[in-house]
Amino acid sequence: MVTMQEVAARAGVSLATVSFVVNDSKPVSAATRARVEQAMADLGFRRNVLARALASQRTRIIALAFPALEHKLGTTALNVVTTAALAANERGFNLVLWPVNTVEQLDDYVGGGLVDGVLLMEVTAEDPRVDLLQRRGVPFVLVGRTADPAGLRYVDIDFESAVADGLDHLVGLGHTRVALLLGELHSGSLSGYGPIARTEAAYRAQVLERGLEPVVVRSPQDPRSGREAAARLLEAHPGVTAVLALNEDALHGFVNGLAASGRTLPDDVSVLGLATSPDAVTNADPAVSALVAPGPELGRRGVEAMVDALEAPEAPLVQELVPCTLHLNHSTAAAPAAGA
Amino acid sequence: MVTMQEVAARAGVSLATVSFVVNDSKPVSAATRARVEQAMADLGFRRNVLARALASQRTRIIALAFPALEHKLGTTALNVVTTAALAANERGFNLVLWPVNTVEQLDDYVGGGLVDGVLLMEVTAEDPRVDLLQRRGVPFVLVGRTADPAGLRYVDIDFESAVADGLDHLVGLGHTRVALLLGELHSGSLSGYGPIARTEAAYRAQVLERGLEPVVVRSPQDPRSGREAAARLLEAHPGVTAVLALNEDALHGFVNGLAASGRTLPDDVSVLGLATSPDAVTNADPAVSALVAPGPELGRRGVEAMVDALEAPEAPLVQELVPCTLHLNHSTAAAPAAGA
DNA sequence: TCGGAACGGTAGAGCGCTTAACCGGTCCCT
DNA sequence: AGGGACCGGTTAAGCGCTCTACCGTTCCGA
Repeated sequence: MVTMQEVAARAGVSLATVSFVVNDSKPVSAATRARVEQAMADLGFRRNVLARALASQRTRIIALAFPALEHKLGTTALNVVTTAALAANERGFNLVLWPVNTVEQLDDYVGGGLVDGVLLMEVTAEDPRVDLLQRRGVPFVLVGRTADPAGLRYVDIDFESAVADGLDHLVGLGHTRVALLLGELHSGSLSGYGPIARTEAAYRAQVLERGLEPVVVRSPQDPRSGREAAARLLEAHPGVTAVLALNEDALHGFVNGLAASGRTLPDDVSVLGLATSPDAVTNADPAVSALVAPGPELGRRGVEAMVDALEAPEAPLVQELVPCTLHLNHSTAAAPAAGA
Repeated sequence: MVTMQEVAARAGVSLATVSFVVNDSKPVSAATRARVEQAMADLGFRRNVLARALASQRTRIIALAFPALEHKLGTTALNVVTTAALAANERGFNLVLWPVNTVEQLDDYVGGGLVDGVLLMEVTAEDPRVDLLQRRGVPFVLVGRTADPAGLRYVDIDFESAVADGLDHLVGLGHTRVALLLGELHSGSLSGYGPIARTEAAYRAQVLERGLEPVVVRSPQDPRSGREAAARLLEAHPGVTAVLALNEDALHGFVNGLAASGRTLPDDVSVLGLATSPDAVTNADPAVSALVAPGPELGRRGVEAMVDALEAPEAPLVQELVPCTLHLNHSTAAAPAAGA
């Protein structure tokens, strides 16, 4: 390992001067700068990240904390992870993964002083991790939202507008009986999990606003259950002609269930995925239209909000809702004629 | 931040003694140990990871290098990432994500001295990153294999045995015309990408060994292309009654293509996925049987091999092939009677 | 002519920890 | 009784870098 000391010796300057050149932190004459840079090039110098961090009290490392195992990360979440790593690298930061489940674990990790800031994924309505980080004074950004995110930095999917877009699309096609397919709200520690709660609330409010009647079906997050949910829905509400489906994992089973019950897609029933991963549209069979979740944007914007906060403590509080994008794929169509 | 100095002062011992207690690196009398531990508890001491790393020349951080964007990470690869992070944490290491594409980039990162070792994902047949890491003397483990991995630490899917298991299963069901569906070998920088090459080689060898005739269909990695591949296969080789499909993304399209061509699954044609993600079986519609890739095992074993190498430099060279596990899901059945 | 910016550079004190070297008692063996 | 081994502990020299305080020149305006 080539140290600054060696570079300084070769360039005939002091250690400090090399540091100033490397960090551009104090003016250095062109001639000296050139000599130093030449020396660095000759020696193949690379500053030691660790020493720099120890001396400057800033590690330029960001942690991404996600609950491991509890509920396996979906494709959207994984998109967040990889894009976040990319964005961090672009900004000269490193991203470390913290698969931590408990507040105590998080506390342990934060205490080590390894990171400048934390990105929190899979945020719940009353997330104890938020309190911890505030208490410890560690800068953080939520990818998601607590029930009351006032004063917190966050980046989240705009579920409200996604529901609106979905309803616009379906109602625009003439549908008046639009149901909502949801994951179950109280599954273990995910009780109060934001996306489900927010989507349901938005749906109920907006459907009533439009003078329609809300119909909500719940289903565990797997295809078999999705299939059953379709049967249940059709039995209880045979008049439904369109469905918004937040539950990505149940989506395909649900669609098949409709087919199994003799409904054709999209002629009898339109189905629109909500905040799904891109794969749900691209790789799906049968093809499904959906409002695709902005996984990559969440990762990127989350990191950027974090870095901004770190580099300029007085930066404005980022509170950003990212919309889903509508990808049509032949699973929605005009509502069947009333008499059908 | 509470430092060891403060703990030492409160416990009435020297800094070094605290260090010995914390690391259990030198015997300390029970009484002294107790006093130190009490002091640590009182003060809420947590050792500074960075200072420790700087002083000990070991960071206890492992990098996971994966090519970003090039070819988006599939579900299996992402399983590797999350499990690796978990396994690292269990061993007291941190995992940082390096979305690096070029050797130069990797060189830059490695030069920073941030990490003790590197895990390389998406390894190609002649991977220049391997040479770099060897030149730089950085310990590393491959998740995958180069063409000639002699002398390298690696953990990879056992494609050879997966093919064997697949053929055993299908031949055991009476099939004698078993085709192989593959991704395209020369897609950009992935030329020489191991899995495809190895699977094809294993298939050709084993099929001949069993006295059968090899039939290989290639298809880009997406469902639409998979559908087309099915049509092509049936036209060129109408007698085929079973298919091994490595190309996960094309798999469902392929299955639909078979159906579209009037073949019933599994009565007319059996299809068996090869090294797919668990989702391909669990969430698929129609259901597909497959030899599921051991993503989590790869991540875990990769990290463990790395940590072992780091902690005991004389540890044996880990060269491990992890088998796929057969998950049946009604897409394979006895071969149709010869006369059919 | 002289005081004082402005400029370019250096010296050196840490950052919080690890670890080699050392030190003074005990204990035991001969 | 003398000497070595051992035990529990301390001292202090770094690890490679950042950054404040300081120092000598030059230049300029009054």
